[in-house]
Amino acid sequence: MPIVIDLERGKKVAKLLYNSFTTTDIHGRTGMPRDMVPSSVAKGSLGHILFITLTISINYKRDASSLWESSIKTFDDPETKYLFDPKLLHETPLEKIVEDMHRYNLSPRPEKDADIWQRVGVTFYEKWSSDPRNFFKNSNWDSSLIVKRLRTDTHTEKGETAPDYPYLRSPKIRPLWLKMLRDDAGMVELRNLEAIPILVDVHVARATLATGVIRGQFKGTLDELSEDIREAWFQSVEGLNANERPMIAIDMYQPLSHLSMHGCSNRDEIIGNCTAFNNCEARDLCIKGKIKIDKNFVDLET
DNA sequence: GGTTTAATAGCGTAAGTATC
DNA sequence: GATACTTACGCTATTAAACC
Repeated sequence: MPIVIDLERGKKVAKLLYNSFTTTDIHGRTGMPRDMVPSSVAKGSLGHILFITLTISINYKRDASSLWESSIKTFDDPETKYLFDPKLLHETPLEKIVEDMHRYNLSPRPEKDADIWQRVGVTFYEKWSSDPRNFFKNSNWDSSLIVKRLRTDTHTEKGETAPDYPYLRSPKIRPLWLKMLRDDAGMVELRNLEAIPILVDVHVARATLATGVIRGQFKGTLDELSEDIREAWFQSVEGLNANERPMIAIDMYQPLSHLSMHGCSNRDEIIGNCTAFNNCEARDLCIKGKIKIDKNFVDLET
């Protein structure tokens, strides 16, 4: 039997996981809680946009909740608030930025994180009058174009071309950033977010297979399977709602990641028994069988 | 522009060490 | 002897750089 893409099941999984992720949690982990906004910033203001933009730029290999907590403290302290002002990031020496980012543990990797932070800020200062919305306007508010430009836009630094948006340009962070700007900062002008495919990494793949949204017999590379996974989520979310707006494929990235990271990765690879089963939000949709994802190779018998 | 490679942080685990 | 703490190491996930 070749693989099947079960959209009915996909819709059930999408509803269930999105709901768990936004209202309670998945295996004890949630995304950025709704109240995680500095007390001294108005929702949707330029300050709020820069807060989200700079913070998510260093959301790499670390605990998300503690990152946002540290960033809020940094924003609410008058002495470190300048770190969210692109013009002041441009004027401040890197050593001081390193020191001030360290005050509330905003930078577990002090040199590297400060470097990313300053560069992203300075790009918005130099190219977009310190306002990311000017970048979006210049891209016709088209999310597909914005995502492309995040990857390709460069500047010259010490005679060499360097990316304008380090880390913010990574495949995983880009869609997350735009989604947060729309959902949390209320940036409704952003168009075509629904056209951005879900990033398929090992977690998204594992959770998609373990919930049986894609099942059957398959042996091959993850790349070969990825197109089916992207398509499965494009179609599964069709017609569903997410907090009074249509659900889109990238809404599923974090819920699926969390399910896999804290749940499905405990599965027995051959039979599919899972030590996290009894406490799993998705146990009613979990299927047994072989799911082996090794490097880029997938071995599926479900 | 896309693909492969090298580098690196975080995590879990196991072994070693200290303390009660 | 049991428990708590420390260190080392290998594995995974992810990025930038190098390469075609």
